[in-house]
Amino acid sequence: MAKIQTPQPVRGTQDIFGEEQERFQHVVETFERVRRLYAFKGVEMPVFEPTAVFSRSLGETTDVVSKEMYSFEDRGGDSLTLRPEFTAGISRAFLTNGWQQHMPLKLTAHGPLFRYERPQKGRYRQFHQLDAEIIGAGEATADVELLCFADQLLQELGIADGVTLQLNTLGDAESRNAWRDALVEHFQAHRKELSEDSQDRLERNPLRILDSKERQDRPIADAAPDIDAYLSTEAKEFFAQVTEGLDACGVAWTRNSRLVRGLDYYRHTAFEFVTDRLGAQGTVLAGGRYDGLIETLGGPATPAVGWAAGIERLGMLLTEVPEASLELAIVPTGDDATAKALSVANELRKTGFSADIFGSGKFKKRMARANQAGALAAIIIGEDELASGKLQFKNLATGEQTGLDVAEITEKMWDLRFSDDLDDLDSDLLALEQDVKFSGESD
RNA sequence: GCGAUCGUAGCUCAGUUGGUUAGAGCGCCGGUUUGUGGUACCGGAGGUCGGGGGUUCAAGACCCCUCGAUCGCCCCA
Repeated sequence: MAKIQTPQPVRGTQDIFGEEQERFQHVVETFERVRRLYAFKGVEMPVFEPTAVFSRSLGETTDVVSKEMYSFEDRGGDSLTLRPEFTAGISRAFLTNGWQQHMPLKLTAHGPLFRYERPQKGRYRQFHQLDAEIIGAGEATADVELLCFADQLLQELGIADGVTLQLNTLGDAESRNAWRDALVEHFQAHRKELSEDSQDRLERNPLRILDSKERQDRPIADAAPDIDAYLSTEAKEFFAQVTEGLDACGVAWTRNSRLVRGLDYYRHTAFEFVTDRLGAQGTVLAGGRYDGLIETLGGPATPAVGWAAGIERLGMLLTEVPEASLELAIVPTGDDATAKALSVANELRKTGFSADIFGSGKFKKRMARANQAGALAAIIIGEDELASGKLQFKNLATGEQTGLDVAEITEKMWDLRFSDDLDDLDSDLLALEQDVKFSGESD
């Protein structure tokens, strides 16, 4: 029989396993914990939507829509698209489910997104994002709350160092249009000096010339007018409220007047948390206000703000990855003991302890693996233990070993776990004391 | 979509100007040690050299195509 060629994974997809998966999981779990602190509700969304959901809201001419979407016709002849982002789908859900009644609605989502792009470090065709949105809140406090959430998330992930929040305003629709006209005029005057890419951008998305990396574009982009001169008093006031709010909450930010957003629906606040540790994919979390979007989907004028963050990118930045922990390693030897191991494991698991059975390889190997799994203790079961009913319970940290029955083991494990928690509490207290001392000194 | 670099064992890599049977370390399995984590020593399994075509007496090395990875551009989280 001819050997069958194993199918290869699709380009730009990942099989996330081992430490990578721990990183991924830790990012998601931290996000889930922090979003509850900010009273955001979770939402599960479909992975595909009618193509119009994205083409309408992102803008037909954007690269995402014109060349990066996974669109296909289903068997009923409808054009569907694997979601390239969360915001448009959430906005659609907001309208089709009548979620207006819950406004202002604070939502989070996370999961896979799809874009047909050239894969690179931190860039995949199926990638994963965290997403947070506030729909139906036109006040600057919503922007501030969202940014505090983002800031705290990065803090708790331990990656806030080396990440800076860059902030800009695109003004309201009027301001933005006036600024845009001024920019077009400016760039038109220097058209010949611009790079080929930027001449093209001048037609499609003139704002994008501002953050061009092309060296020859820089002088022209740097000399371009800032939005500030074109801001209406309302827009100016709005931005001031955002920055004041951030200062009041102790969120560090820097103004980047060249920061623009790629998608058409953004208004007012635009922001990016940027690191220099990921090469060309330095943006780790980004978003802004999109007051115009819901209307483009046929809904009533509804203000909204949101952000998204790449889970893979956040995962790559983690310096401390929590280890997978196992509490009990059950090491049987002999057929009877192997059969017994399952029921012992079950009993312990039902009491709430994590347990795994190390039943293959020679005995020494089993112990080594139990140790490698990071188990707190090993339970050794052999002929003698089956006869006496007293299992060998070995504390893998101290090496001490005693014969105990299952009830005694659970008791012992509660103690072990409790003393672990106490240690954690101790170090927390210690850190707290130091904080207090420091703030005392600085006064 | 464009440019550049790279694909050799599960992983990280070596392999001279083309020349017999393609190597190392780590990992895996076994032994020294019939039931105790480490170390050391010994042994073993594992590769159609990403795939296809070509040049040559001879290709892992050279040429072409293709697939994939990486780094930029573009775009974007």
